[in-house]
Amino acid sequence: MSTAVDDDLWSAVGDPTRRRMLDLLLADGSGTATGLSDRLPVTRQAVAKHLAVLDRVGLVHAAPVGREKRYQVDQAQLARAVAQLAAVGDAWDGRLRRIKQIAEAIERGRTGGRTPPLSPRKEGDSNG
Amino acid sequence: MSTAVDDDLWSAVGDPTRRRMLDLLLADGSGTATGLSDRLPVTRQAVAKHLAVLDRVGLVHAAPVGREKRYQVDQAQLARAVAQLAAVGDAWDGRLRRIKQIAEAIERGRTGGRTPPLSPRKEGDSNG
DNA sequence: TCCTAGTGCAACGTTTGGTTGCACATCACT
DNA sequence: AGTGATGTGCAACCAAACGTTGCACTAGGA
Repeated sequence: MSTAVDDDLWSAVGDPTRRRMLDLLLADGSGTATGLSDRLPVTRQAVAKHLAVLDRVGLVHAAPVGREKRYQVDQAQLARAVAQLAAVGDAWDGRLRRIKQIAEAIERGRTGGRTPPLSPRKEGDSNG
Repeated sequence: MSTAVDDDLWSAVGDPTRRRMLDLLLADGSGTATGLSDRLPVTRQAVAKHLAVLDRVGLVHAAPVGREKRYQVDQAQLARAVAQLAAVGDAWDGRLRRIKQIAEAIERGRTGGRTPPLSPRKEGDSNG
């Protein structure tokens, strides 16, 4: 279910500084290493390294403008990353719901003394 | 919008090995460092360190059973982590949609030659 | 008691996020 | 053109994190 590319996207997005950078780039449309470092608690070099990481996984791409190097978010790749986040979140959410349902069923069975209604399951999950 | 606790949860969940561990713990209900390392491509010590990290941020909690130390997922905290993932994903998704809408509006304005309908914006986002 | 299975701690190496320092390129101004 | 300010790039260095190996300790079973 998880590929190496997914892990690359995750680790790229897992760093808080890089998430802030993506936020800033999305808000402003584009930005440079120096411009971003102005609004981040790290130096320009750190930002440049993060931009290199983001560029390597395709989340941003650079365009030289005069002496500047303007970076811009790659919408398609970021959408892919968002899909990964949603996929993992949904998977865990489904597991948690199943656990909760089972716990509630046991609780009902203990207090009510009758057969726990485990039938209304809409999660098509065959466990792991 | 992002707190230090959020960053802790993110970095805990950002590691691919820890994500696999959470998957396994959710699937099996509980597990030990040795048992998990059997199904992971890392040594028991690495798993133990990861379990310590997850324990520190409250995503799992341990219970000594005989000579074993069984770990179990903390549902509430994992739900919180899932909420964080969903929040970031939603935020980015919203930004991407707005960008797409603007691009489409410009495209319509160029080809159709009439006023681009930018009014139906339901994203209450004031930029920044 | 002795052996096995599970855990914990310590040392070590590698990668990563961050810093400082310096050199190079480009724009603006006189 | 010359000069200074602004923006980048590269290299060295430091600290934390992920992973490994090795050894010591503890609890269950023969």
